[in-house]
Amino acid sequence: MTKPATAPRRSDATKAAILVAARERFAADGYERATIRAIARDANIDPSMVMRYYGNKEGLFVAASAIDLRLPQLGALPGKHVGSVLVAHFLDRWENDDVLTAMLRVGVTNEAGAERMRAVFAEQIGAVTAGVCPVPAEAPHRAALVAAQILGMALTRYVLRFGPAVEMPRDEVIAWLAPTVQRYLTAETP
Amino acid sequence: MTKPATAPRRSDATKAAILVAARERFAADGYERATIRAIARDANIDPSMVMRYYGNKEGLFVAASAIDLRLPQLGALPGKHVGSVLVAHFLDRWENDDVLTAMLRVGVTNEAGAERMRAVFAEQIGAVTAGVCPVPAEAPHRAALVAAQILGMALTRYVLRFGPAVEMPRDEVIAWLAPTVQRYLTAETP
DNA sequence: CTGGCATGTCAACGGTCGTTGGCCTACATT
DNA sequence: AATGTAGGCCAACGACCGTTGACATGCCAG
Repeated sequence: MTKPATAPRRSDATKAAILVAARERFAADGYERATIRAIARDANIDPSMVMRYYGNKEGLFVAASAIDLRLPQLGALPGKHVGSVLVAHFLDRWENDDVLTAMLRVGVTNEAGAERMRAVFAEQIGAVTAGVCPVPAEAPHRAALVAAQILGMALTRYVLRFGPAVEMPRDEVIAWLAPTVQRYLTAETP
Repeated sequence: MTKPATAPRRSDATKAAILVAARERFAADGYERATIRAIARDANIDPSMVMRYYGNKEGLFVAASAIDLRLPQLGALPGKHVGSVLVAHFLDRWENDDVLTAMLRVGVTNEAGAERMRAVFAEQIGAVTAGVCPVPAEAPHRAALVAAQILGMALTRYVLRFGPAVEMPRDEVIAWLAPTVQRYLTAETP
């Protein structure tokens, strides 16, 4: 039962190499400046291969930006530590997954990227907030506040690279942001 | 003494029109997709005029993105309201000045834009934090935290346009963010 | 009136991009 | 071994970009 339904094709490695290169380029350069030619060069293949396997540039971006935030199930955790767990989790994800930076860089100047980002955050963060915030109807609301704080730190630390935000040790970032996220999730509406 | 040293030239109106169009385009499209041709079309002139007056595209961006956050002097204000005053001020600025959105959109995919943004926030927010945070040496530190929260909200509300972040009334945004900013500015280090 | 400078238009250059179609090669099946 | 097909390369197209230089027009000083 572990065997795939279809035999692995020889081109699978090429497709995967294209995706890896695409993620790096989108993360580093954003949508416009990440050219198909550069991505193909990184993957050591011809640009026309990208078209064959992904149709066009937007199809490539869609394929390269499948995102799973891998948010933990917070329901069973001690309610008071939700903030720090979430912040720590996002720092890890951001430092180990080019896709998140790519999504952020692309979403800012590309409507399709922005739409993808809205969907990811609404679904995945929304699902978490729905489980922990006092009034379930406010979940999207709370999710937006959390997203603003998390994305703001990702922006300053990993994209814009403000000196102080980059140099701040991981523990310190968590110590400062955790109470904020905690409050956005669980506090009574002010 | 109110007269300028040089007589106003007839081209001043054109130069200004170019800047207005450039700010709108950079704010709406980011650096790459904001083409000189489109900016010139908006300003009802020939693209070569842009080159004549601003040298090249980067020169145009530099001229179009002179930023003054107009941060109030907080020293004389009641220390406890600093957070809400700052948040309210930034919401106003962001809703009434294309340059801020332009800076954000450009800074994410353009190194020169990022550098400009780092300078603006370090100088202007840093100056404010230096006046109100308990340990002056921590001012850049605190400024980075404030910037992360403010930029995160600007990103979700004005650029990515997350539904809940857009629909949240202004007062509510202030009520939620003010305590956060207040804490980043004045709390003891956690 | 006339010359010179500021203002603006027009056409084109070289370059890069996304994208396409034809051609070659190597493997798997028969 | 023959052959069909998937995988891959190459050259080119048309579009658009930033940028340039030649040329027309208006304005003002002499």
